[in-house]
Amino acid sequence: MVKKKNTKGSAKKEIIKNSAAKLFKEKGYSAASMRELASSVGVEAASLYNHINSKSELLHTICYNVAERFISNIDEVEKQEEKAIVKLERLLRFHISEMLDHYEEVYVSDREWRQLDEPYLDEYRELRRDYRKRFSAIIQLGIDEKEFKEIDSNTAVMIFLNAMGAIDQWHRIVHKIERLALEDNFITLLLEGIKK
Amino acid sequence: MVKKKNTKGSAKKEIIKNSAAKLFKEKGYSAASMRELASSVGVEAASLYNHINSKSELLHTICYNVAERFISNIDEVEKQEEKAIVKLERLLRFHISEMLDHYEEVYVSDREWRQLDEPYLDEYRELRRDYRKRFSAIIQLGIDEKEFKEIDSNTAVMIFLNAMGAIDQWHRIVHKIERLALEDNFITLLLEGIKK
DNA sequence: CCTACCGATCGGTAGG
DNA sequence: CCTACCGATCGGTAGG
Repeated sequence: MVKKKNTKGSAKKEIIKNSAAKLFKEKGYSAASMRELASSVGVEAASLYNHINSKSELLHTICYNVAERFISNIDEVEKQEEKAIVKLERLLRFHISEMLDHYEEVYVSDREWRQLDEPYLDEYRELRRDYRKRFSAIIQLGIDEKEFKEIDSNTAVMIFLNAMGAIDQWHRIVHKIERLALEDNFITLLLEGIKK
Repeated sequence: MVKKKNTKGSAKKEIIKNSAAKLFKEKGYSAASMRELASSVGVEAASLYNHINSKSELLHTICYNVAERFISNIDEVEKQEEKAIVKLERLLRFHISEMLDHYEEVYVSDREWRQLDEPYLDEYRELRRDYRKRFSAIIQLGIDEKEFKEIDSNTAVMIFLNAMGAIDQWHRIVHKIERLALEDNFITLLLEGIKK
């Protein structure tokens, strides 16, 4: 009895979280109302609060879930003894597959994190900065080892990270090109540009 | 007397528009309130309406001003009889200089245009689609002429356009690198990747 | 899970 | 340009 209740409860929570990601993606966090979210889930607004605590908690969950996956991936990449080009390719391929598999969440975390409340806003800003720094260090390594051109590593990181947003359109045009072909287009365009 | 009033009036309007762009950029259009905007301009909220008609009009003005400049630039680029690589470089350099010279406006137009009201929302979506199509045609030309690698031209456009958002950081870190160096970093990374 | 409702805040107007 | 105020809508709660 208790078990059944819990299972049912967290399944509903999952549905709410996914609907929220979709809604926040389409309208933006601030413009999306809890009443819209409720109606997309099929209940009244008040009923949402049996499963979640607040609107801001939903955004928090989305943003931190995404951050956790990216951080644990770069942890692994750093550990491996590989050339910079291999590390860079792993970072990019991971990012692409995250965009393909958790599209709405990654999109929302990237564009709506500024709507987080303090102290999470500051903390999240720090997490992002930290990720960029570590990404930048990998590129700098490639420059020092003469694998890469002598570009500004911070600029390169930002170009790479922003370019990932391009996967947005892939979803909109309903998979006109294959997933693997898409990935290869990205790798070609972005990796060939940095190679010496 | 009339002339003075008009001059003064539109100067104030300009101040409001610029403050709005900055505010919309920092908090997002929906999360930004007219009371905040008023206080950043130094008046009460009600006083704003002596110079503007509505909040949505501000967003509309910002978005359409930017669109107009981008469209008239691609008009010119298309007219010129040049190789695809030259055309592409012009598109990118124009985009970079727009990001540097009209930072907040371009940023807002790119990330907040979804908050436009109908019928402008639909129209703006169409303008963006049209720009991407024309951009894509230029890249396809380069592929057909064997100047570029055989990548998917639509994907390439999205990568280029999204990559431009990277200039965001340049403003935040207060010009750690020179404007020209920044531009060259972009061109190197993005153009070298597509060249055959 | 719903009905009923709360205080706060929103964009915007009236009137001076 | 301000004070005073509007109806609408927001996130969220009480109580069943």
